[in-house]
Amino acid sequence: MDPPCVYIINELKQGVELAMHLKSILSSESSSETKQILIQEIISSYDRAILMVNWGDSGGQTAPLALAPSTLSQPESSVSINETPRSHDFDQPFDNQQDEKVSSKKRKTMPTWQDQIRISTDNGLEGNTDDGYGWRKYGQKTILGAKFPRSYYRCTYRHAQNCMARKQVQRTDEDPTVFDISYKGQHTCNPTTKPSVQQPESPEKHEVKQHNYQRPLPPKSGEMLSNLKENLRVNTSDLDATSPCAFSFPPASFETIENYHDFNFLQGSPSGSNYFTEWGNDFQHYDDPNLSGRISTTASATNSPLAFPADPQDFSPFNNSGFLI
DNA sequence: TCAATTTGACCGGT
DNA sequence: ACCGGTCAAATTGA
Repeated sequence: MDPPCVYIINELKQGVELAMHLKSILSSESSSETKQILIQEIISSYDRAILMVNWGDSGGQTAPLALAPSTLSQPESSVSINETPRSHDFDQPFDNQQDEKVSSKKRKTMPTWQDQIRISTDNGLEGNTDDGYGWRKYGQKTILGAKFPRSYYRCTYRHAQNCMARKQVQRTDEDPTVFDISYKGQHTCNPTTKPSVQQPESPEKHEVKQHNYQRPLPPKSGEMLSNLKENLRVNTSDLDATSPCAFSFPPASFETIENYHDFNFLQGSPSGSNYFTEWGNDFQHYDDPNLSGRISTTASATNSPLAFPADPQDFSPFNNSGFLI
């Protein structure tokens, strides 16, 4: 991160200002349109900053797209980035390679998860944790000390496209409607090759996303929003600010920006306006009950190998990042 | 019939 | 030996 340092700072500052402006507006009586515009600008601003950081830092790494979906921001709290205990996996782009080599059921090393987010849904369905990617469940385990079992998912296109992205979902003990989701690996599946199916991660949920589900690809910002309609509240916490491209989120909806510490990034084209409808006021309220929910993500991804695509276009959909300001 | 989920077994790290 | 993560056969569903 060198060249664009100044620009990055400017973008971030702008984001902060916009967020603050939005904050004041949220409490006032402004049109939802105005709010949406502000939100979009904030998102765009942060996205640009992220891109800059990324480019400056990884110099056009060809890494696949981002991965971990997560968008988040904690509504009335602050966003922080930190490193999760489990992020050590720097074997880079893919810790997966191991998996491939060792075809049978063996693991050379314990998987380390890169990003962790917390999503809370109103209806408590795991389905609402969908992040827009196609996931296939491959296991479930009871975890010592945890009330609820942990579910393991891999990319639906793992075999078809050799995409080794994985994630695990676990309902929290404290609040059954809240899920801790950890991601590992990057999605390398090619959006252009439409796989036959795009599965939601879990059966239940998916009536919800059907409408905007035409993709096997990383969700585009708009889609993401749709996908996350259900998740209204996003909390990002513990994101490591020290690492520039710490992590990328798939675009999603975000909620209130209580202060500039709280924010979510949404990438670019938010076509969907509904997503923000109740934004900032009543997160849990949606037209479609099934979609309502809130996401509180605790993203911790620092140091993660997550790299952004060299091509801004590829980059788009999912990159949202949280920084500790 | 095919794809996704379930679930017990297996593997490797601690 | 225990535990978390993954595999893969069996089951389920569209």
